Amino acid sequence: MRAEALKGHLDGLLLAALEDGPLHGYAVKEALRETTEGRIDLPTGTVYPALHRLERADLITGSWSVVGGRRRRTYELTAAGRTALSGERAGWQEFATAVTAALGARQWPATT
Amino acid sequence: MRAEALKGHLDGLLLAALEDGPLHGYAVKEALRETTEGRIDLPTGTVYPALHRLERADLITGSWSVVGGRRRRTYELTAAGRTALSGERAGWQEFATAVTAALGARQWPATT
DNA sequence: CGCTATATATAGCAATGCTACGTATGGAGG
DNA sequence: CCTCCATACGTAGCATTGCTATATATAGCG
Repeated sequence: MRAEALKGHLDGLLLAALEDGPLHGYAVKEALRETTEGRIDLPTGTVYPALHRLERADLITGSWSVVGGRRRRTYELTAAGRTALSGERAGWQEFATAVTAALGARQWPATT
Repeated sequence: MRAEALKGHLDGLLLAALEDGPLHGYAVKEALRETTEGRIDLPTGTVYPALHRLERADLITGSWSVVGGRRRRTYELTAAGRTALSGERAGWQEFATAVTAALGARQWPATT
């Protein structure tokens, strides 16, 4: 996967990962890797700053805890975060439609 | 359409626009606007530098002409450009599959 | 004669994700 | 015991990329 491809789409992915319940940063990274079958495997230097940005924007809220001797920051979506997620999804649909049309790639990838 | 969304996908779109035959820069911009029903309407400050970059990379070749008193630079795909286009398409499929899976947007946009 | 569409160009900017590094804990394997 | 790996978080600085703003020039319309 080309690195630059992700630009502008990361926030939506992170928000989506948190939709089904709170997760800490590392778990978000792992969740993303799993739901995409390894295709999106973000470096920690991408994930943590992005989560901080989302928290500053009040799209997620985080809280510290210690589990198994390791400290974690667990995040969950705010109301604004849910709204933003739905906007990101709509934006993605529109973007994907446009790019697909322009690329002339007439087949959508399998939904599996 | 969020501006940053396009990052990393522009080259493929430009190459695709040239697939069915040579076009000059302005025509590429117009073609893209039309095939995407106005969703992708690139500013000239995006199109021309991008075409220059593609030409420097030998993915397209350009030649000057004057039509109706206006000078044009008409571009066409090189063999390397066709290869690159097919790579861009494959990359897009993979990327789109991954993002769709991660976003949990289970519906693909209509192919219309 | 001014406005719009056509046609191209570039300098500088803003945003974004990545690279590379650093800190720390717990458990597995030698 | 000690090393290595996975877990868990963090930041500074960088590279890339497309956009904004601005500039030039011609043709045609009102």
